[in-house]
Amino acid sequence: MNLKELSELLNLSQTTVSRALNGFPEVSERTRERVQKAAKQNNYAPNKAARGLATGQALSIGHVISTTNQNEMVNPVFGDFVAGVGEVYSKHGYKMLLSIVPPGEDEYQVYREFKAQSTVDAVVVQSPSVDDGRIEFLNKLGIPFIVHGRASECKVPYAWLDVNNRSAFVRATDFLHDLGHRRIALLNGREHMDFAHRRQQGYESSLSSHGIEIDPSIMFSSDMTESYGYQRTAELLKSDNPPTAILTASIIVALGARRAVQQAGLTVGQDISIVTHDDRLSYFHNTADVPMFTATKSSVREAGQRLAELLIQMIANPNMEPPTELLEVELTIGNSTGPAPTN
Amino acid sequence: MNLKELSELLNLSQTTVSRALNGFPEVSERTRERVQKAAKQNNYAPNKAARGLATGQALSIGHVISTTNQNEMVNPVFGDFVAGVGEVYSKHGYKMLLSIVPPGEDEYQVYREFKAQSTVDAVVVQSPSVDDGRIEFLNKLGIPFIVHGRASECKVPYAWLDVNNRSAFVRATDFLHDLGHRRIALLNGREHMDFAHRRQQGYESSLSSHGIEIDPSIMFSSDMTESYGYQRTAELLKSDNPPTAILTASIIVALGARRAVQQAGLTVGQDISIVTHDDRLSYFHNTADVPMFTATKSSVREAGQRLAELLIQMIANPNMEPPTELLEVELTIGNSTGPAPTN
DNA sequence: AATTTTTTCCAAAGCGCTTTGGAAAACTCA
DNA sequence: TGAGTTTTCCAAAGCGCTTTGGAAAAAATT
Repeated sequence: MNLKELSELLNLSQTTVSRALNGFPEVSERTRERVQKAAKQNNYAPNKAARGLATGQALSIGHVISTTNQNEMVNPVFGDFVAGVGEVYSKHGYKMLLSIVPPGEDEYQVYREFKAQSTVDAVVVQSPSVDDGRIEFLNKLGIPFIVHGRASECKVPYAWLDVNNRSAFVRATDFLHDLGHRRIALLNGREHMDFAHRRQQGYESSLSSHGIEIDPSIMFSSDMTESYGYQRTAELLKSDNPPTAILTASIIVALGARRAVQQAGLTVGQDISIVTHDDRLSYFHNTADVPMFTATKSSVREAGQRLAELLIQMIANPNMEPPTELLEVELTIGNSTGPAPTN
Repeated sequence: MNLKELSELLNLSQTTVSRALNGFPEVSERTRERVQKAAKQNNYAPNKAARGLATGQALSIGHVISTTNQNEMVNPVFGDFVAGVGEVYSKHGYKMLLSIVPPGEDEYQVYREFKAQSTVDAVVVQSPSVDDGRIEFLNKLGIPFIVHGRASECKVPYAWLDVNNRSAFVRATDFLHDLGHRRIALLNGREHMDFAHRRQQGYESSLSSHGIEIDPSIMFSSDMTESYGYQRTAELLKSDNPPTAILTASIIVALGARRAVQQAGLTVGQDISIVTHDDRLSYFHNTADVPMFTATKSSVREAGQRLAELLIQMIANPNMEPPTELLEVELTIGNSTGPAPTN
């Protein structure tokens, strides 16, 4: 069923039917209702390509995922983020267009194609690095975009939505300090990732403000896998001057850390305290009566929802200032922390 | 830059340029090269909507994700699966169109819209349940599709790619039996999920073949979260007749189980053995020299790649028989299993 | 050189929609 | 009642591409 057929069926012109469906005021309420009813009955919906061609809008938003620059790894946060974003897209009639960049191929080429083919109306930039080149590139290319996170070294204005990673890790470190911990290890994400950079700043800033010297030998950065958490923690525990507390960048890393602690015959929350950042992944509710981990919490799914709303506003209103939004975390106390052991 | 402009620039007709780019034989090699070069230089690529309108192809494949029927949870496997699928799509010029169904809305309506708007050329069905209604629905609707997994109760032919979950769990259970375990608990996925159903069959079939009675009180099914693994295991260990081995449906559940075991002061691989299924998620390499878990392994990413290839064949060849493919797992021995304790 | 065959190219139609510029019909109001 | 206003509707152009049917140019054959 296409417009022509539907309009013939209704004995109306295509124009009138189109206007009726798109909510134009020049059509009487009676006709509109008649049209809408017929459309529903016949399962009519405008052909996406034709509509896109006519309006110049793609009604799609692009997400480009490259795994080449992170050891082929898919960010475990990805699923929940996408779920949040996608819900909002649906409500506004947008489709999400996911492009996976095969290993060895060029992410920028995907954007160029997006532009040339006008496949998308806008783009979401995920996992920005400290000096992410995509921001400048997309600005030049002229595709509207919003960044999930920020790029510290980028000085031009751009739209972003981020968690306050710095303050989160200041608070987490302060909290451990208040419990008497003086030697606190950091298991961070990869160092060129902007979020990791900011978390490290927060960690260092807290330590400094308490007059504790920063010790690079207990600070690590890597892809956030379970085995990373396990191995670094195991090494730390065997070292001459082991930490009494560990700060990890994700629940998955924290699990690895916990495994190492338990394997060493120690108890998490007594011998060793762990604080982690928690993205509230849906398959990982850290929300028992007393949660497993003390954590800086921030729902990546809700972040996705909010980010999508901002982006859709930007599309509707191309001349607006690039919106920015900083989300604060909750620091919630769980079973993984306790006073520093006295010995 | 559009076709018209490019053809004027080259002093050729639009037809010739289009044919040159699309590899038709009626154009001389010299002209073709000239055209291709100019296209590259001017960053020309055919407008997706226009091309789609003219050819009737969307060059997109739809993935519909509904979280309503699984407690708002995003399958942790999702990211890696999508990465595998997406790589192959890219190589063939297809885009992946992701539609998240907001809670409370109807998944089927999304498919109807896909059809009416012809937004996609085909669809991937994920996480099928035992009696999944989508198969019949899509058949009637007339959208080509392939299922990741199977629906046991569905008798009509349809395209699918699945892991041999039954044999995987037969082998895992046999293996534990060989080690002397006679009381083996099962922490399965949600029971109406087809993969869980088949795994249970495998588990039961192995037990029966060894003359062991099936005990529903040590068989569980639920969303595969860490806390599920933890809680059930903790309960089991406290029970009158605790198992000596546990079979879990995912690494995440296995981690929860391990946590409970360790918390009870027991040792995994000695007091309690754990075998898990392992989807080889990228943030969870269970691949140390001796892996953390004994596991039935099967890369969900590779499954995605293969599935995408099958689907693209189906699109190119609409009258082919629905392809089906069954992948076998590897059973790899890790640190989490050992002989049943004798007492 | 004249004819046929092959190669190379093009004009124009059509995909299904939105939207412009107007016309017809229905209402006002003096 | 007739001029002006508003409401309701339509014909046709255009979005950028592919593709059909056919013509011109070049090459091969008689």
